[in-house]
Amino acid sequence: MPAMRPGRPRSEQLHKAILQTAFDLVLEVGFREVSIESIAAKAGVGKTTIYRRWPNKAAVIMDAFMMRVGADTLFPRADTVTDSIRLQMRTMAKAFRGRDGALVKALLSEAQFDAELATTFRERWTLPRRKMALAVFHEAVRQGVMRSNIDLEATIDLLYAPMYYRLQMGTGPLSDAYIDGIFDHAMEGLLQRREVGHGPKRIPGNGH
Amino acid sequence: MPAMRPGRPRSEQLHKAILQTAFDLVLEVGFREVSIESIAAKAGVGKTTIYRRWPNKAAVIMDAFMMRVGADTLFPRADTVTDSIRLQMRTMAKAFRGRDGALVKALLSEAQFDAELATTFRERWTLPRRKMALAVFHEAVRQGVMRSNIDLEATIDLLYAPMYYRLQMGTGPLSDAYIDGIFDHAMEGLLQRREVGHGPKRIPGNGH
DNA sequence: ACCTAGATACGATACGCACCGTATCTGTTA
DNA sequence: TAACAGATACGGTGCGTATCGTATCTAGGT
Repeated sequence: MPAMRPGRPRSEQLHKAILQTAFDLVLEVGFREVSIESIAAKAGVGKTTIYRRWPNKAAVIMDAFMMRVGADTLFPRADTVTDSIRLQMRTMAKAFRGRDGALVKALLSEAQFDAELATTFRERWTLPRRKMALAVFHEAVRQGVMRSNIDLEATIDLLYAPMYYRLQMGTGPLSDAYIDGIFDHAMEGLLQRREVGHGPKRIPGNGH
Repeated sequence: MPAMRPGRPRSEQLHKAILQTAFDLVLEVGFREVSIESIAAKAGVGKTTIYRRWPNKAAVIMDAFMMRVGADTLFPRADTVTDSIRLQMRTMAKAFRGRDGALVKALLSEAQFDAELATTFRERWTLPRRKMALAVFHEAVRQGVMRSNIDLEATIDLLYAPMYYRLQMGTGPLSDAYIDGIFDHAMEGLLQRREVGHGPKRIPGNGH
């Protein structure tokens, strides 16, 4: 029910064109160099049309980002819970190595100077992914694979913070080998002492 | 040997005044709101004097930051290597909770848009601290407290990345309890299996 | 000892530039 | 009729550079 307000409706086509242009422009010249005016010029629309829909450039690019990658990098499920976690970490690392990583990096950094963007980023990117991870971790605890007396929020941080760290710090590559190392180091402490033998394991169809 | 070049020498007094003003201004109004012109005005110097010494605002603030906190948050030594690590993590977390954290957050974020600042930040902040941590970890391995077949670079990430993560994401407080949790979770995997009983331990003079 | 020449620092001011976010105008589309 | 659309103009801010006159240093001649 689009409520049918009076007057000329906003063009959905222009909406998409603006977001698409914004997305391309960020990857082409970088976040800082993009301006509302440059998006308007390249998309062939007036500045007014953009300002009617978004308050500033960060909001446009955040929307453009979510349109493209929002549905991606969801939590893939493997045969076991630990494999699911490892697979998801690799999937996210792969995304971080590509174009999505550049956008996450830019948006997260810009969010430090823009409280509203920070909230949007947290609610639309960070928290949904944490929630999915939490569900899998709960299942791992329920199955007795992971210890039950651990703080799952801190556990998420332990596994995923290193990815954001390398994404920003440039202290080393976000390779699968690195991700596996983080996973293994963390798991050796998180797994039940009875459950041993969780060395680096190949996931079928996800070859190194 | 200051080499005594011809011409009027630069005023060391003005140098300090500019950095001090920049530091104060960032904490007062925020990184984004600070401009070279506002620093010049508040410090009572000409813009020229600043541009002669630094290429942009980020470089000024980076220098101001290092002047104030460069020597702090070094690696304090406790009785045992593990206590040293835990103590250092708490010290850093404490710094991150205060004014230094605000500056680290701003500089790290700004560095994502400024390659030169990124290099400076890595070489003057990140790498020196990683190097100190590495030395302690090596000692821990030598003493047989930590396993010898682990990637120490990844180990640093595992312990310290969560601090930067919470600093930026705002998913929770950087409390000592949180830090202890990260430490304990990581250590339970890193410690030799024979060496047990490393629960949250009180460090004298660093009360909860 | 005194003076000059060259080099650099300093504050002040002005400049062109880019982009911001808003307002105003004329037309367009339900 | 009412809101959307593009175009254009506007004042504002900060950028980074250039220029100007003055101040402060070294080097070198007299």
